[in-house]
Amino acid sequence: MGLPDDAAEARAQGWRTLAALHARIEDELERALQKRHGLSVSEYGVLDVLARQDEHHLRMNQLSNAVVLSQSATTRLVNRLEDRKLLERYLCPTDRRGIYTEVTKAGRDLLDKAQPTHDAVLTEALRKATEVPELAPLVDALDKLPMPVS
Amino acid sequence: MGLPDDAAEARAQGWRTLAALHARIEDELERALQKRHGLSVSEYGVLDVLARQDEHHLRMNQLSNAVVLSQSATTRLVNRLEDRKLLERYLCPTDRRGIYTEVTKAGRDLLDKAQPTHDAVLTEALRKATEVPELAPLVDALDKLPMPVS
DNA sequence: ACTTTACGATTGCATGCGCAATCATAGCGC
DNA sequence: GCGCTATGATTGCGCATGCAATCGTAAAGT
Repeated sequence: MGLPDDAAEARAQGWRTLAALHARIEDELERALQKRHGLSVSEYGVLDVLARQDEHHLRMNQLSNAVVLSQSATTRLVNRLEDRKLLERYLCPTDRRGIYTEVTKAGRDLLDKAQPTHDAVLTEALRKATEVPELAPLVDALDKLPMPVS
Repeated sequence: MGLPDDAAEARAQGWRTLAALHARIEDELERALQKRHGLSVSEYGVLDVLARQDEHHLRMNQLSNAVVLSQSATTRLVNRLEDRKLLERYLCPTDRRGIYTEVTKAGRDLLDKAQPTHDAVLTEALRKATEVPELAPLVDALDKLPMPVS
């Protein structure tokens, strides 16, 4: 029967597997999005998450939480996208500390073109992963994930 | 019944969930390892993968593949660890293009101290993740992963 | 043996990131 | 109304990363 160390080792092993899978797929997405649409994964993530909001806007804070980046990285990420006219900033009317970001028409158009690329690369990468025995269960779990609550 | 778009959207949703989970946990690991042992996640990964080899050494090439980093990043990562005397380089005797890396005693000792931290943080992070409904199945899948073939 | 090609690792360079400090606005206590 | 603290966002700075070019070694073709 397993000592606690065995359980820890099994978890660590699983984590290494997941981390490696994630890194490889993200690499592929990065290259494909960069090459075909001039977007990094982070930039795509911002446009995607903003477009999926009911109100189509988010505060910097919420945005950095959604893309899992630091506040400073988010500021600069938004700067780059704003410079490219893919999104716009505007002050929150009720709290002038807050700043909303919202995708522009151009941003929406670019996202619409990039989304098929993203999905195709992802689908293919996951399909390939399924062929590796120790990755298959992880990929299967992905498909069965429930939708987020909110 | 789902159009292809629905399937793609479901996959993308699952991927966002996985990517976010991965990013948050890696952040936690990074902070804990950095604070308590002066190691980044990448540095920990190198020591860990090297120590787990039967021969205790790996070529730069294999190493960059194992930690999923570019060759140049791996070179510099190994430089940093070598400067800190945590590992050593030596030429492959049969092919002088190849360079082996091997953990030193000091590297082994540091790894032994860092491993409990890594495992504890990981275990706690996964436990917390289990409490979030849409993450639970993913974490469950992790525990059930088969060991890698080699 | 000589050239050509391939492979493994390193270096120059530009860039995106996190941390800590800072600025601006809001809200609270008095 | 006036400080004091809290919150949201930005900026200065150092650093790790990827890409492309390069160097050194090996192997193959002739």
